[in-house]
Amino acid sequence: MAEGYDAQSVERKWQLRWREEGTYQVDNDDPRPPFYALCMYPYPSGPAHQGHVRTYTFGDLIVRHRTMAGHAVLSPMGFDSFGLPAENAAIKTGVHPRPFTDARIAELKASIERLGAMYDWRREVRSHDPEYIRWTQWIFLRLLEAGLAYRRQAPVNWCPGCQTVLANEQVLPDGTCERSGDVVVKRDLEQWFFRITAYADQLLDDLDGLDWPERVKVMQRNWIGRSEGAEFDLPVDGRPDLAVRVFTTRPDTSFGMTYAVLAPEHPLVPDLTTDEQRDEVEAFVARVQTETEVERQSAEGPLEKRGVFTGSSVVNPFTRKPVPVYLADYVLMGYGTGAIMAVPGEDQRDWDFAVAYGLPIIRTVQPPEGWDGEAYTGDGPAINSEWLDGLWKDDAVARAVEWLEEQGLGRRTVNYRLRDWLLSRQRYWGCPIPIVYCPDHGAVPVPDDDLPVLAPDDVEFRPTGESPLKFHEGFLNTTCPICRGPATRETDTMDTFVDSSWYFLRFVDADNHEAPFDPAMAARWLPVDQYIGGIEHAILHLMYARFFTKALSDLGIAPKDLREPFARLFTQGLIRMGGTKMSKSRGNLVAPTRYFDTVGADALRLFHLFVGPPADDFDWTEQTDDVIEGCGRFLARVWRLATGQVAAQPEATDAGPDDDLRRATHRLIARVSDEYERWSYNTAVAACMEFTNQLYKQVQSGVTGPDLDAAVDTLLLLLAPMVPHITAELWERRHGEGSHIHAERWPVADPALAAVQTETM
RNA sequence: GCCCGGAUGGCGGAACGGUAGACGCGGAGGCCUCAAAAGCCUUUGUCCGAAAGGGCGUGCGGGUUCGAAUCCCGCUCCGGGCACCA
Repeated sequence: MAEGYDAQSVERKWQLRWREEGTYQVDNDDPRPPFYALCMYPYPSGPAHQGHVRTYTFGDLIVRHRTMAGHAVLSPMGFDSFGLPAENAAIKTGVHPRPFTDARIAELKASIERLGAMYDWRREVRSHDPEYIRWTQWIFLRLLEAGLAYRRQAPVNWCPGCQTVLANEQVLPDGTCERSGDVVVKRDLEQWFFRITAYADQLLDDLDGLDWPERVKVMQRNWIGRSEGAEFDLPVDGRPDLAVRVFTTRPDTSFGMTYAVLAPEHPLVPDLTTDEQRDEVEAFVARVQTETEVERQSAEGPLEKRGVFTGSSVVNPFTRKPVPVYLADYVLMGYGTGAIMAVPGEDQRDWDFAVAYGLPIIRTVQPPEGWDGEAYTGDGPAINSEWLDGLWKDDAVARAVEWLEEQGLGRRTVNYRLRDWLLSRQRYWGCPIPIVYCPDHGAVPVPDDDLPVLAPDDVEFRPTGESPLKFHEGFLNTTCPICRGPATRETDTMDTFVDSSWYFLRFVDADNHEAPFDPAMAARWLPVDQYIGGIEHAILHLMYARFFTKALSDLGIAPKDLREPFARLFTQGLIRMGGTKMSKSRGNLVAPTRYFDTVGADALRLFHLFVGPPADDFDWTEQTDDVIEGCGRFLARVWRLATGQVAAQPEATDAGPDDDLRRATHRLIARVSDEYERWSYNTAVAACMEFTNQLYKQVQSGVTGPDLDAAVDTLLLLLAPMVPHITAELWERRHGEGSHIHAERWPVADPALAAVQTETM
């Protein structure tokens, strides 16, 4: 009786062998051309889920394929092991985040190994390792020295119930705290920032050179939000000492400014408020302050309630006429100058406000024939604008800016939506910010020799969620590095996005105790040739990592010419179930383990490759299990074919050398190789299935011999990166003990044989 | 509101201007078996037809082309991102 395909024993055997032999360990002095393949390192939340399986299947396929193509492939893995869930679990159960996290890591690692995904575990990085903390803090201090980290007052999300600050993602869409349900308010606290805005232009411009999905680039461009315009002063009527500076992208429409608006938080508000208006203004400002960010952003109430007149006027420098000054909640202090000139003729929001408050509307751009709308934002000749009349938009903008500069009133400026990165978190389970506060010397950096600053383990987690570091006397009290006098430590920790902004650099030199990494090693491996991860990181993680790479390059820590971390990015689609994203928090996970235990890891991998285009979302339905079983059936067919268990039909006659078979084999090589390059894995699988069906027919009709053997071997080679265990076992059975399919070279198609024969009609 | 995607059999999806529906799932029939499972084979867009064969078909309406799922214009619906950014 011939031996059937036993996925469990085959997979166990090869996983053990690969680990023992260190098959996918790669040294930094490997002579082969380097290739850096990287999957976004995961937050350890327990055993792998289908999203992990999908990512690591793609990643492992790349690693094995590039290795067969002759590259030294750097394939590291680590864990983004700081973060809230571990701390919330600690508050709930009393288990310290460290053992909790270490246990989750062990579970995740075990299931990654059962998938057969190969990594050089010697390079493993964990965010919460003291050595990694040390270098994260070291980098923070270098950024601080360079002026790229700084401290200032900033409004933060404050939960009155928990008496603590919340991260944005802890605030629910309705503006309440995810834990206590209290309404979150804004509070000003001293916070640490990274000056990412210093790189706004580079972050925008360098997107052009990246081989990234266009939609990710678009999201980043929108997030940076560069807009060109002008800033100029509006002198306050009757107050020669005061002026309001405004930003506009449409200086060409300035003759149509019929009022001005300030953000309620604008510092000039008290100066501009007249006594008659003071009560009304103060009531308005107080109300806006108590509003949550969400309420303010989503306010849809009548405009009459969203603004207030200050009593003052400013002079429109273009017309030299005074216009009234209002406050409105929709003008934001954080963008531009916190004050705008209002031009209702060419801005719909200004139009609505003008109508609500009975303010005049003057068109300064001629709308097209038959225009029956309100504000007209399109192009056209300027009107009612004295010396701008007749000029179209671009010329009018240029002329208006020129005039402002000639008159010394203003200048051309560029504004960004991008804000500096607030990195302070009032949390325990994160990388401590290495700063000491001295009564005499202020905020003093912890000296490099004293790094890492580690949070103590003997802390008490409070049900409120307040950071236990604030109450740990041993941690809190220290001495000033400058005067040796008594001082207190910074108790805030860093946003976990700081950890993930440089881990890909640590991987190249993870054992370095003298520096975060050797720039020469970074120069050898980086940029990452293929980065793989979820679309949910399209903005923040990828933007922050790009910023860190540029900053570290400028500081000489990373190679000078390393301006981008990830040359090529692939973002996979998400897995939906019942219409929503499959996730732990939604409780609709389908655990991979049950497939490992039945059809095997190879069949599950094949399913994820076959189900559809890798970039597309897919729905996990009742039909999915059948498809996965179908993938297992295909592998069993391959097994029978490659072990000689397919029988010739009784009436078949033995055939000689087969030219058609050789041609089909080379066409398959050409097709599958191309599909690997194009990430068209679903059709690559289909091609292999089709070929297998053909070979069955050949064998059943009596074909044997070297052409058939070559065809089967080729099929195994092409399948090897997708289904590594079964192909390794079959290869060894066909070629003898000690032969390794994953050490074989990727087959190359003979163009003469692969060419499709065509007839001219 | 603005900016991206997408829409093809019962289902997931193929087809980078040239035979629409590869491959798989599901369905139907057959072989093997005492029987079942597994496996193997055939078949499966839709309508008319016993068959041969023919008509119709890629969200809707136009257009370009010898030829359009594919390119262009105008819609509809679905998904995603950004949303008072001056």
